[in-house]
Amino acid sequence: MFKKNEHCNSLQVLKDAKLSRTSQRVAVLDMLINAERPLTVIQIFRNINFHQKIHKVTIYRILSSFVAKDIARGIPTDEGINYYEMACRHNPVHAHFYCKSCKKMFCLDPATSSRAIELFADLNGFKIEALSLNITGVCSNCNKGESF
Amino acid sequence: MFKKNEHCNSLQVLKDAKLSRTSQRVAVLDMLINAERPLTVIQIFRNINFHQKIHKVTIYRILSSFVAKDIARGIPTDEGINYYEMACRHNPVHAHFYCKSCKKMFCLDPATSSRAIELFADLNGFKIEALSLNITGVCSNCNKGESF
DNA sequence: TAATAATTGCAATTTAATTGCATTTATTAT
DNA sequence: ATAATAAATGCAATTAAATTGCAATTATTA
Repeated sequence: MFKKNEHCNSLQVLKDAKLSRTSQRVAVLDMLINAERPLTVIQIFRNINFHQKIHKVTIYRILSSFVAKDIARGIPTDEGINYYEMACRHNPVHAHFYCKSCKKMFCLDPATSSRAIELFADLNGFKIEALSLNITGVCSNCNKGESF
Repeated sequence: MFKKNEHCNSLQVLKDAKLSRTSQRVAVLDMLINAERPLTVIQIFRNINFHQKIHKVTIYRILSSFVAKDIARGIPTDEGINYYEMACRHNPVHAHFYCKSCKKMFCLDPATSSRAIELFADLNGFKIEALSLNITGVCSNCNKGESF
C-alpha cells in the first residue's frame, strides 16, 4: 500500500514537543517512527519489553501525551482496539484499512485520502479535531487464504 | 445537518431479515428508525426501559444481529463507545461528526460522503465490509458555549 | 548538588462488551 | 390447538482495553 521513505528523529521530536527525554518515550517513539503500519499498545508493549522493561500503563500514557502534542494519531477500530501512527510531515492524514482477519491496519494512499477529507473541510461552526476514514474488511492476503 | 424524511416499517424489516418478531427487537428497531442521530446501547436501554423491561445484554445482542443482517451500522468512536444507526435505503452510508463535548453523533451530508467514499471504492483484492468516515471535535452548539 | 517537578510502576478500578447457562418466548409440526 | 423444537432473553460472571490514585523513581531546575 503506502510506504514512508523519510523518517523523523525521535530526540528532535521530543525536544520540539517539550517532552522530557525518557528511555520509555524514546523507545515508543522509535517504534512508531519505524513502524510499517499503525500499532496497538500491546504490539508496542511486546516489542519494547523484549529488550527493555516498560509498563503497559506507561505506554498508554506516553501515547496519550503524543496524541495531545500532535506527535501521533490514534486510529480506533470497530473492535474497540486503538492503533497509533506518527502524525509528522512524513505521514500526512490518510485513510486506513483494517483487516478483521489478520488484525493489521493498512495505510491507504494519502493523496486519495486528502481529496476525500477536503470534501468535509468546511463544516461551519464545527471544530474538527480529528478525522478518520476507516475501512474494515479482509485484506488481499487473507482473502487468498494465505497464512503469515 | 442531515435529516431523513422517510422511514422503514419495523415489522417489515424484521420479516425481510428473517428475524423473529420479539417485543425487544421491535422496540430497539423502532428507536433506530425514529432516531434523529445514531444511538448508543445505553441511550437505547434508558429509553426503552422507561416503558418496557429490557436487559442491556439483549440490546447488545439485538444490535449485533442487526449489524450482521445489514439492518443497522455500527459507528465506533475514539472514546470506545459504539453508536448505531439504520442501514436502510432511507439512510445511505455517510460520514459522521462526533462531538466530544456533548457526546452527540451527527450525520453528515450523504452526497458529500458518497463522493468521498467512491474515492476508495477500488481497493483491489481487499474485501470492504464496512466503511466509516468519522470526524471528531466540538459541534457548533458546544463551540458557542451553549448548554442543552 | 539539593530542591522541585515530571514520569514511571504498580495495584486497583472503570466500563463497554461478551459468554455460559437457565428460563422464557416464539416457531414448527402434528 | 397443542406438544415439540428452536430461538431469544435475562441474569451473573467474565473479559479486556483503558484509566486513576499513589508511592517510588527519574529528570529538570535553581
